[in-house]
Amino acid sequence: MRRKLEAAGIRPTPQRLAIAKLLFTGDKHVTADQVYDHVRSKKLNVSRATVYNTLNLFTERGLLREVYLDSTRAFFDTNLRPHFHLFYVDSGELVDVEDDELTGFFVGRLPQGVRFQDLDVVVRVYREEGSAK
Amino acid sequence: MRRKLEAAGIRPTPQRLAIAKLLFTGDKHVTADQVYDHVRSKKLNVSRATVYNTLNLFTERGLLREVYLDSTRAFFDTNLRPHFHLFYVDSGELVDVEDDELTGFFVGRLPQGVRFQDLDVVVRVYREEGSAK
DNA sequence: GTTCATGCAAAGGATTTGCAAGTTA
DNA sequence: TAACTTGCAAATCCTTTGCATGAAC
Repeated sequence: MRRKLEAAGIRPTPQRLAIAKLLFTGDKHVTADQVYDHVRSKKLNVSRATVYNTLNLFTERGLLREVYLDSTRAFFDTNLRPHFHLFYVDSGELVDVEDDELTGFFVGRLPQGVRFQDLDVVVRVYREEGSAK
Repeated sequence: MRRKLEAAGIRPTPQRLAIAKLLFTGDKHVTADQVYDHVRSKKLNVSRATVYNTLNLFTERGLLREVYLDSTRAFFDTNLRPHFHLFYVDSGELVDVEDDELTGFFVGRLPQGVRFQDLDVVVRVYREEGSAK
């Protein structure tokens, strides 16, 4: 973990390591508040300002991506591979669907002279009646 | 315009009509603030609260869709046809690209038992060097 | 010893709310 | 008249900032 931060040119302070440990264990979608609560529950002294600083720094350095799900809060996504999001409107769950054709679909539809940077897809869905979770 | 609101079960007050007139003339992407400034410039007495109330009401009744472009403000989109968004990161422009295959692409990729509700796509792009605007 | 990071509290910006007064059907 | 809308100001939520203290190289 320490290595990962150093590789990104980030000083591995205890706060950053704690946040990195939470984030970079499997794919995660988190809000700043969830991160704050988590590190607090570990009895770590971390301020909200530091949580925001850290999430923004990680994002800047390419370790995270921000996802805009709704206008009330920002989500950070640790999955950097091409994928889209399934947002279950009933349960609030957010699930990744990886797809190799995703980027190509849109790149193939860009006007002349326009370069692709990145892509956000949120598909709002719900479970059919009687469908098991 | 009056008809459109009534059809959606919305009382056509002067404030709502003014906002509707701005919105439903061609496809638009607007923020609450842009709406507020616009109606103000028309010398109409409209409060911010009413702008927000109205935009939320229109959205609820299916006359608008909210687009989440970044976490600093909400955009409202009057284009209800299947389309995705091209966001020019350099100029801040937001452009619609209509596409009949869009919905199908994602519906075909949903897991068993999951029903499609709707879809948001933002493709962040920029213009190539030397490419004319 | 600098430079960088942290924590706190205050500031900021967007949006919502409570409520009294005014409108609409 | 009864139900709904408006405007105002205050409140709320999330996020950022300023700055003094403390840690890292």
